[in-house]
Amino acid sequence: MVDVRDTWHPDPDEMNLTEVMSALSDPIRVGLIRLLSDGEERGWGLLRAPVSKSTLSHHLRVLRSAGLTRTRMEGTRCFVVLRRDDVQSRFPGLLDAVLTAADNQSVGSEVSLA
Amino acid sequence: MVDVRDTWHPDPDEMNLTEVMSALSDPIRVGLIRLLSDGEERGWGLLRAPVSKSTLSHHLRVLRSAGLTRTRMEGTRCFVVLRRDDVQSRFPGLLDAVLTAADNQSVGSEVSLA
DNA sequence: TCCTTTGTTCGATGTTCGTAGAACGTCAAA
DNA sequence: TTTGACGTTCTACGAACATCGAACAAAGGA
Repeated sequence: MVDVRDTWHPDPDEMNLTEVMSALSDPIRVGLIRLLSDGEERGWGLLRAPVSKSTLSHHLRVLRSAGLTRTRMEGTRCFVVLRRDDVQSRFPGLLDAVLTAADNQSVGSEVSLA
Repeated sequence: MVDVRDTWHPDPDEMNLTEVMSALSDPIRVGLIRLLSDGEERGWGLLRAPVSKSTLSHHLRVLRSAGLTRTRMEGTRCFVVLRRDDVQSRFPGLLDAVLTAADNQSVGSEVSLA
């Protein structure tokens, strides 16, 4: 059984403002975006968040289906990267503003690496 | 009986990113912000949204307690204004980015004036 | 061929949210 | 004083959400 959600990513034109804002309304998801803000691709195994495996999977799906991240499979492992340029082209300035504000307020600091 | 929620507005330092993002995750609230984006103070009676009176009151309270708008009473009438400078000082670039994106996508166009 | 690792999916649960209607308080006008 | 306009609050309800554990699927190793 093929699940569309596994591989689908929205094009920049398909990204929805309300969905993106909603995706960025959760501290854990903001923390994940902050970790990825340097543009590096990261394996899920490196992501440390105070939630269960299934909840983390859920949050990463929300980010992906909003268009904020891109997920790539390699064997049984997943790698995720921030779609910074795509988001910038669709919503100029939005991601930078959120990242700046999140840094200032330490939003999502419960999420870490390694 | 005094209700704190009637008059309380957060200082810029008290504004919370997650709360602001959440407040801007609803199309009707984004529409209200768009209407107020010219900086003019507007009476509630001028706001036209496809929701009931109580629901509109709820949305305006969410915007107010997030710090996005300021509400002033005058007799039995209410006036609301966008706190553009306060939001800009706390979250530089955020409001502009959201307004630009909302205009491009016509988010909240179901809200109108008069 | 098993077993481990990795991530998804499926209930289940408790919470929050958007919504509406009814009741209330307040102020102004008739 | 009575009536009407205006906005808030209370209550209720369904939908959506965050969370978890368990079951599942796929890919490599032992």
